[in-house]
Amino acid sequence: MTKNRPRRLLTPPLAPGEKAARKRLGDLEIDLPSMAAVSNVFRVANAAGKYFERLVLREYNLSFSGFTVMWVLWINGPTETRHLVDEATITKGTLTGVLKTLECLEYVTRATPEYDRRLTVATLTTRGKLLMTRVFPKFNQAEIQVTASLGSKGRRELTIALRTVLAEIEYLETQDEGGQEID
Amino acid sequence: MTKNRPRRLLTPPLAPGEKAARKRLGDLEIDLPSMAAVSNVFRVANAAGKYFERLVLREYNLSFSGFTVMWVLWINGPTETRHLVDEATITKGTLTGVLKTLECLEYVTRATPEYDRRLTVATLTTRGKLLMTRVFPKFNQAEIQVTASLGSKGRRELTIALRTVLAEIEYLETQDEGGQEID
DNA sequence: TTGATTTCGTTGGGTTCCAAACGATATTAT
DNA sequence: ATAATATCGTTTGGAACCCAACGAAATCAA
Repeated sequence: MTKNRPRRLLTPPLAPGEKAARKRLGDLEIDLPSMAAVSNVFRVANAAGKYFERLVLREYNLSFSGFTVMWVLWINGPTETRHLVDEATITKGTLTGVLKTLECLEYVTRATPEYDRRLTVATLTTRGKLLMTRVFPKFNQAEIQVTASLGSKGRRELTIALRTVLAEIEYLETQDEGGQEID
Repeated sequence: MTKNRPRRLLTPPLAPGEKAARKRLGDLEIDLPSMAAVSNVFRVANAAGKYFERLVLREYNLSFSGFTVMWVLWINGPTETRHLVDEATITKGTLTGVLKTLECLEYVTRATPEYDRRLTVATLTTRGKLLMTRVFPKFNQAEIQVTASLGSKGRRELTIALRTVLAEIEYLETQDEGGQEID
C-alpha cells in the first residue's frame, strides 16, 4: 500500500479544510471536485493501511509490503524478483530489504536459477504458506469491515471507478515518458 | 502514500492477480468484492502519489508530506504544530523532521508564541506562499488529469464512496480502542 | 509555595522506502 | 573473440515514518 505512503506513505491535502480552501483559492482556477476525489483516495489509503497494520499485520510482525510480497508469492507460486517488484509496486531496492526480512522469519527462500544467474527467484516456505492461510482471512475480514457501509453495489462501483483512474494514470505515464525522451 | 503512500507508502494486494487468486482461494471463505475495492484504493493512492511527486513536487524538492503541510499552512494561515499533526495525518515526531526540512528550504518559519511557550507555531514565508501559488495549480491540473475519465458525476460518486469508507474506519477505530482499554 | 500531573515539541532508535550508483552476469556488435 | 550494452540484484545515503522516552512549560493540588 505503500506509505505508500505509501508509503511511503503518503498524506493528502485535507478534506476538512475544504471551505477555507474555497475562500483562499478565489483567484486561482482550481477544480475542487477533482481535488476532493484525489485527496480522499489518499486519506482512505492512509487510514485503511494503518488500520490493517494495527489490527492484523502487527501480531505477525509483518509490514504491509512484506504481506503484499507474500500474497503475490502465495497466489503466483515461485516468482522472479523482477516481477515481484511490478506486482507489489515497490522498487527493487526496497524488495531486497523486504525479502531479507521475510527470509529471516523463514517465510521465504531465495534461489538463483540456472537459466540466468543474474536473477533471483523467491519461494514461499511451508511455514510461509501456513501463515497466509491464517493471516489472509483476517485481513479479508478487515476489508469487509471497512467497506461494509458501501453495500455490494457501492463496492462494485467504487472498484470500477478506481480501476478507471488507475488506467488513466498508466496512460498518462506512457505519455510523459515519451515527452521526456531526448534521444 | 507512506509508505504508504500513505504509505507509507503503502503497497496493495494486487488486482491483476485476481483470477489466479480466485483459484488459489477456493477453500477459504474470502469476499472478493471487498478485496478488490480495498486493494484498488491502495493501488490508486500509490500510483497517483508517485505520479504527483514525479510530475510536480519533484522539481521543487517537495515531499508529499512537505507539500501537505504547506497546503494546510497556506489555507489556514499560521498554525500550531499540534493541529498541523491532525490535519496532515502524520505523527508529531514526523512533523518535527518535515518542518525542519521546510525551514531549511526557507518555505516555513517556526516560532514560540507568548501565550504558551510550550507550543510552536508554523508560518509560511513569503517565499513559501509564492511557491504554493505556483505549485498548487500544477498539482490540481494533475488531479484533474487522473480523474478526467470519471466525468463530473463519477468524481462526485467516488468522493462520496471514499468518505463513506473513511467514516466507517473512524467508527471502527473508536470501537477497537474501547475494546483495548484495561483500566 | 511546593509538588504532582498534564500537555507540549523534540530526540533517538529502528524500519521502510526511494533513487542512484555499483558489481556481476548475459547479450549484442564489431 | 572481445568490447560495448543491457539487465539483473544489491548496496548506500537520505527522507519520512512510527513509537517510546524525554525535558520544558503550564496547570492543578494541597
